[in-house]
Formats: sequence, C-alpha cells, structure tokens
Amino acid sequence: MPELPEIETIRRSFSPIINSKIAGVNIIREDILKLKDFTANDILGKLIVDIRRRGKFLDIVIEQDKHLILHLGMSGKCYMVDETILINEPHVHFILNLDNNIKIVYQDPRRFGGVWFVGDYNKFFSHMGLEPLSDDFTSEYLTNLIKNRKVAIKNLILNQRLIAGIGNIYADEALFLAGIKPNRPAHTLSKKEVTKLREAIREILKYSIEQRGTTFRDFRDGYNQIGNFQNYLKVYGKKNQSCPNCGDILTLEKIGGRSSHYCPSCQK
DNA sequence: CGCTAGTCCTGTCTGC
DNA sequence: TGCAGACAGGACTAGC
Repeated sequence: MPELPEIETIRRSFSPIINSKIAGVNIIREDILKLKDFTANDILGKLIVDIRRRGKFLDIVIEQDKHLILHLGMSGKCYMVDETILINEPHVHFILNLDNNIKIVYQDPRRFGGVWFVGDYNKFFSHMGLEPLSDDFTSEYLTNLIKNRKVAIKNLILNQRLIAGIGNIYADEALFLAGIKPNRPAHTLSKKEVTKLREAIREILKYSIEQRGTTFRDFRDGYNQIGNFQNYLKVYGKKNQSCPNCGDILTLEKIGGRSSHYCPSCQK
C-alpha cells in the first residue's frame, strides 16, 4: 500500500529523469488513463522539469505546465529501467520512454491506481488536504479538524480531503505512537493528545522516508528495490503478537471498514 | 451534512 | 491436495 513515504521515496529516486525529454508514450492499457487534458502527442519531445509529490500522487511536471500524474493504488509500481531491457512482466499498463536511455514502467496488478494527463494542476488537487509534513500542519489545524466530528480518529486522519498521504499502515503506527485508540471519536481527543498525534504522524512519516518506505508486499522504489521500514513497524500486521511497549497482546479490529491494529492496554 | 457501505481488482491466504 | 471463497485496501459514489 504505497502511502506518502513510499511515493516520496519514488520521487527522490526519480531525480535522474529531470531534464530529460519524452521520446515515447506507450499506453498499453487504455482504461488506466483516467483524464486526458492533453494527448500523448502533445508531450512528445517535451522536457521533464520537475518531479513532485502531493499526498499519494506522483507528479511528473512537463514543460508548459503539463502534469503526468500517477497513483499506485495499493499494488502499483513505478520504476526506471534501461531502455534496452525487455519488459516481460504482466500488468504493465504504461511506459514512458525518455531520451537519456531510461524508460519509466508503470505496473499495477489490481488496477486501483491510475494515470492522469492533467492540464489544470490546481483543479486536480483542489480537494486535497494539507501535507502533514508541511509547516501548515499545526496542532491548531488538527484541533480544528476534530472539532464537532464524531468519526473515529483513524478515519479522520485517513481522509485525504483533510490530511493528504496517510494510509492504513501509517494511521495505525501513528496512533500507536501517540497512545490513542483508533476508534476514539475524533472530538474526544484532548489538547495534549492532539499535539501528540500531530507529532507522531510527522515522526512516523519522516522516519519511514529515511528508511525508503515500507515494503509489505508490493512496494518498490524508483529502482525497483524494496524499502526497509517494514522492519520498524510496531503494530501493523502484528495481530496476536506482543506489544513492544507493554507486552500485552495486540488486537485486530475493523474500524470504518479498515483492519486496525492496536494495543488494548497502551492506547487509550 | 455526516457517515456507512458498496464498488472496482487480482494475488495470496484460509478453511473445508 | 485441491479448490472455492475470503481478504487486502485508496478513492470515489450512492444512499440513508
């Protein structure tokens, strides 16, 4: 499940493609292309000027303010290979050939992801919440979000319209680090808990980026290599194992339709 | 308006 | 042992 740290890891590893030109656009599976503000022909020969990330979206910025935006869903991969390498794998839906002997391969077995040819960047991201690692993501911002909201705090931090980039793994890990039960109604969090949760979210995301993301099963970085943060997970995927803090048995429970891992003792 | 449940999809795991 | 069914979840949508 590629979330913010995984997409950020890909973004950073994609620096070799900045300042290269698009030499070919190969749309292998048409229905993976969700928006066509421009055509493949429109970007042929054009320069890639930047690689950005917004939430869980990767944004390949092309000159004249065109954006090739990718989402990896939960099983997607996006990586660079030498153009001479023959791609012989299933579920490759999109390939971008560059003029520096690199091609970008987009592969997504479950097809929960997608590719968007975006002309209006601001419109595309108009409904996205704050970046949790930005300076704007303050305790005050989070305090305002939880006000009058009865949803489970976990569902709130998973809502991309409120906070961009947190998925199931980091929601569970952040709530564990903050000592807050995932099913607590959002508005019941104290000021102290809000501060702790904000810090926990930022700490967990930063640390995972340092470790090049979590490879639970599918995730690979821009070089098709696995991440390392799965070795530091404390609760996610650890049902019936001991809590690393208190030794109590970790619980798995469905909250808002998502499997949620937590410690029944340390998380209040 | 706020929230839940259903939808998409396929590889992997579970249970009979 | 083999197969059918359950399960995983990000983002969106329909409906209460």
